[in-house]
Amino acid sequence: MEKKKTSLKDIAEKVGVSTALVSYVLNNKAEQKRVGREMARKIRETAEALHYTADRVAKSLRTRKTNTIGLVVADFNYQYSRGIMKALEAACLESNLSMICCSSQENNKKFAEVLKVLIDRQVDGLILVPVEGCEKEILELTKQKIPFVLIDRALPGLQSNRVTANNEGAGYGFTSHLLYGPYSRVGFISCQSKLSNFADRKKGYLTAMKIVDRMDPLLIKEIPNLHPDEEVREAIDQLLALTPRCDSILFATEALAVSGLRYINQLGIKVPEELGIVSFEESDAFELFRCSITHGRQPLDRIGRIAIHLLKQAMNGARGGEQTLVRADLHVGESCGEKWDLGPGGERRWRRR
Amino acid sequence: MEKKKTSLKDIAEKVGVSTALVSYVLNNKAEQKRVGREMARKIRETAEALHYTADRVAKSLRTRKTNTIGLVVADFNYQYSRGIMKALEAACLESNLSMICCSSQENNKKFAEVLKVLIDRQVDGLILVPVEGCEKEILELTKQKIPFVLIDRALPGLQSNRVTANNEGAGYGFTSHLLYGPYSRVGFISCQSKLSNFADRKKGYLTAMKIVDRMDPLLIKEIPNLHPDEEVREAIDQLLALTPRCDSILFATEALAVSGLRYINQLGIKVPEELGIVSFEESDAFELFRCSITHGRQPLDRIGRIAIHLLKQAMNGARGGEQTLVRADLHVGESCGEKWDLGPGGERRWRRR
DNA sequence: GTGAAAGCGCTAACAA
DNA sequence: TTGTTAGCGCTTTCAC
Repeated sequence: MEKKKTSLKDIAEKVGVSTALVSYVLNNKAEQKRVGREMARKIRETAEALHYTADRVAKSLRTRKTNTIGLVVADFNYQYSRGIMKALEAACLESNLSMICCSSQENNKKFAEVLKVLIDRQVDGLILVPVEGCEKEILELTKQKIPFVLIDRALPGLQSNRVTANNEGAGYGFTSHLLYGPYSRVGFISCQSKLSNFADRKKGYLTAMKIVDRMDPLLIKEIPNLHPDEEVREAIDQLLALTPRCDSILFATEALAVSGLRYINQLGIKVPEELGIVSFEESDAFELFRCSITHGRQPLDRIGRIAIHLLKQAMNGARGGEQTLVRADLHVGESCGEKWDLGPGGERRWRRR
Repeated sequence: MEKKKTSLKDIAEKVGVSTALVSYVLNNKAEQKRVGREMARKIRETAEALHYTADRVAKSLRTRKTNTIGLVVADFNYQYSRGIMKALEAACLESNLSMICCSSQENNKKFAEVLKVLIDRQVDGLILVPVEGCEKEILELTKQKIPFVLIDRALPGLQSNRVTANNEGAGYGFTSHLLYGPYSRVGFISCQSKLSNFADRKKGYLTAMKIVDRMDPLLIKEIPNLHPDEEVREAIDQLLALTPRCDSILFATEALAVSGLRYINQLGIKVPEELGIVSFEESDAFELFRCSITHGRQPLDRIGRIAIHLLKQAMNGARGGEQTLVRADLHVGESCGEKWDLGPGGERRWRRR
């Protein structure tokens, strides 16, 4: 790094022109500025010969753009986070952006803290997985006109660019999957949260249960926090003690499902015979359970691409407020007895065991 | 962002002093530069009132430091990656550094590509999980005097700052764990790789097997690539077909273990009764297997702190070449029959089932 | 104790 | 077509 990097000036001197000309040529504005072809060639050659690479810092100072975006995920351990990071990494590379990744640990203090760091770093824009109680910070972003896109979750009553899954539809579909199978008392384990994804998943569940007239408030367990081994155990104990007994469980998220399955493993309950299981989100762990777990999957690559697209628009001054829904699909495992998929139109397609 | 950020100059004008003075005060060089106490107070107050925050880009241009480091992990999906990211995130926050995270997908082309991007971004230093065949890139870093620290793996014959686990010792310990249990034909499934971690784990395994005179080359399976569902299946088939049959398997890494366990699940083989299992590295999945899997764990927080420490030293011009070994501990599950731990001195401490 | 001024490397408005 | 030049916001040397 100490190699006395060649600068525009070095090239300019060597070729015997001004730095301006060099800048034009090297930024592909040669034609626009109508630089002579021969001149341009010479400049490019010299730049090459001197191993010139632009100083991005100087460029940033001048242009007031860093070509860097910030990403705040909830927790690096979520499958969602890793998938979206991979997708965004690729999308950024294409768009010549760099990405600084942070995690909020589902904590709004930490969220505010990393947001501050990112803004201090003068990122051009942000991609955020909001956490409970971060409305203030988000509003502040709007006020400061810092471009951002929310992913995975939305905040109730907040109009902004966002890309989320069709959680309500998926909640309906996943619940129905159980109801059309050999189950009727479907339990729902989720978190106490105002975040849209949880609320929407619950709505979908409720609709599905009401339609078949199976709705029972005792089947719904919303536990207080997000790292919840103990609470999940209690919830499961209670669900299994109901009369008639709860015969299947829909987990609202990966972390809950992993906790729950670990406990179900301990209890020695047979899945799918004694208890059907469906979970939102993915986890590596689902395939190593006694039987593979039926679960929802979001199209993370697609979400990443759309998020970057929206963010770039916003960074170019677009007004924003675009809400994109992507489809979360059911990935059918062996945890619900019968096997069938939801077709593209939502129709059910049975598969033999 | 368009709020016409206040600059040093604004403060200087308002207070009626030069920008130099303001810079001194706000960088806590007031005393060193012997700025009047009253003056300093006034400057600080004004800065506060005007909501001044330094323009890091301008600062970087001047100081030639970005306070940004680059991290290249092998794959965001590895437990190691997520843990180290979390650890490094915290360590960076403390040291007022930002981190740009990239993944190499275990591919040296991609590795070179992201490295180039990071250098182009003028990061002050790098933390790298090297991949097979990246020697050239690493040597280039040394030549260009770009500070870096290798983690997790080392390159054979390359002297550089690094933080790795005591893989050889762990390989010996983990194998012994099986041998002191009810197993004697311990299979070893690893990758064909020159990276130090694989080589060292194998060395440890070999030593343990030789000591009890159980060494048999047929028990060693080194599969060609790193995303290996099929090859792992074949390896397991072959191990189980041996006479005498292989009675336990040591997986060299998480990804191999997950592949392997999925297959073992399909085969319906009983763990630990018919087959003992130990794996290096962690995975969420290990707890949802029929029985929890005994596995090695690296002290990721510690590795992160040490790596940042070494990197900062290097960024301050230290010569480098420091090699730190950290202990990987065995986390005992139920996949080897009896339960016992390795004590701090390496002695075995039995636990009752 | 304080300030003037020279850049860091680049871009872009303006001249020629 | 090409060149001149004025900064972007900050740090730091040197002078007072």
